[in-house]
Amino acid sequence: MLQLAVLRNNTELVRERLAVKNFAEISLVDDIISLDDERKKLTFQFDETKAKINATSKEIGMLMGKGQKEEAETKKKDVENLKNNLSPIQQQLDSVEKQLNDLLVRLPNLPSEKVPLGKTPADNEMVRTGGSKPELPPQAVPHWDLAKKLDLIDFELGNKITGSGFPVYKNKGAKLQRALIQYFLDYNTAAGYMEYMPPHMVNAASAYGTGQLPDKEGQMYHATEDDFYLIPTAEVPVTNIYRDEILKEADLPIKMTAYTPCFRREAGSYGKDVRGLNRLHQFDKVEIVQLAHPSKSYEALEEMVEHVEKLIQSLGLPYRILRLCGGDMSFTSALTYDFEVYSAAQDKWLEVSSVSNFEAFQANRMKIRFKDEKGKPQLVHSLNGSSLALPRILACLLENNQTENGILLPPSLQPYFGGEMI
RNA sequence: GGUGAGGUGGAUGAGUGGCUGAAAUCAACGGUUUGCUAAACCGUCGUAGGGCCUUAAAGCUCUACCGAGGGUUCGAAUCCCUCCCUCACCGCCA
Repeated sequence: MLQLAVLRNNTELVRERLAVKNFAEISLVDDIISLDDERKKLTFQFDETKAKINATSKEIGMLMGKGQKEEAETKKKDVENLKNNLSPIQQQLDSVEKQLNDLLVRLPNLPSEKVPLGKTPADNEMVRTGGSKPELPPQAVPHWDLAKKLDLIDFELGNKITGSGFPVYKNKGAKLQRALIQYFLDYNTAAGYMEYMPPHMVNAASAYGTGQLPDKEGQMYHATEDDFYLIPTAEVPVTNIYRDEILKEADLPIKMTAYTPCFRREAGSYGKDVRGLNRLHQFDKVEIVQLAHPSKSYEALEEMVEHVEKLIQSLGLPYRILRLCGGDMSFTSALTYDFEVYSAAQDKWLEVSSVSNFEAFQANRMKIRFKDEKGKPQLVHSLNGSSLALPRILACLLENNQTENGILLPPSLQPYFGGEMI
């Protein structure tokens, strides 16, 4: 959530930046500011009245102590009157604060200066590409055929047990998943990320903190009996580790990594895009999260991009890095880089990582702060990225490395998998 | 799931109606001193939102917050209700 102070002090800038995100309700900014004016006015009235009540109550106490009962009774009348004045103010104040908050959570994060203009994925900016597309043998097939042929994944079995989008990995397919997770985690921890195994369900406060709530309930599975949400990404539980904490400046940056399954309802997806591993309701992902000093968060973002890039390179996959345009960014992000790998048999680019700086947007919701050199609490910046999401990596590994004798794994993975070929 | 005991500032922990936004100890931070990464002493030490003042910072002042939300009362950390959580024992169980 954006900070009120930012809205008030840089109103024009906020409007201009929201336009870059193609945000339709820019008039909300003015509504919010006038509600905040209202809030200040009512707060003043409330505090003044309450101060009088408090002072008078204290006098009553002293009068009672001295046995001056009648004077105390008079004062009680005074308090009663003041309280009658107070209650409408309080009601208005509560109502204004609620309205203010309801509007404030509807404003998306401001895109950074670097965000390209645009509305659709076609407007994303290509940052760079790497690797080279493989020469596939003539009989090459897409990963869903390979998975079947090599008995690695059973999609139909997942349908039976749960439903579509819940594949069953088996045999060497299951082992490869485990190898990838292990490899990714080792790679991340070697770069200073502390490993966590967080809960796979979160409460509403956590989902709110990272921006999944309100308004995006429908994208998460919800265990209604206990009001828990299945996590759509490890970002949610991991970033919330530091919710409501005040850190020391020297503690920054905090770097965390976690493997979790991710659960996404993804209503409205269909057709070829959801074939095989392209889009699932449950998938595995290793995430990296950083809490950074505001002045260093863009350095951290670049560092994370490089980190992920090297990981993809180590898998030998052709990739490209995109800087998302205003219209394609998430609600909470200030700057996002998407990583796509080339799926040779499908002749398609598949998103495997999204690395974002949220600046203070999430931290403001979660109240993650640090004390600066003056001892004043300040919001941290939060960042995260996939390092990496498994299914599409797996799809590319299978498709791009298929040979007549099976799948030749990249050398980086061989020790984790315990073999060269599948 | 049952029964019982609890939830107070970074930690421990006192506080059962006004003198408590909160003792004390520890930790942390700043400093003094002792010829050394120890000890002693002094000081600082919750968060948020208003108002005054200021270019700003600082300062002064008010309000709210003692798990969350309601209630009783002139006055609530303290009494009552609901919920959440923790601990102990029992039950169930990988």
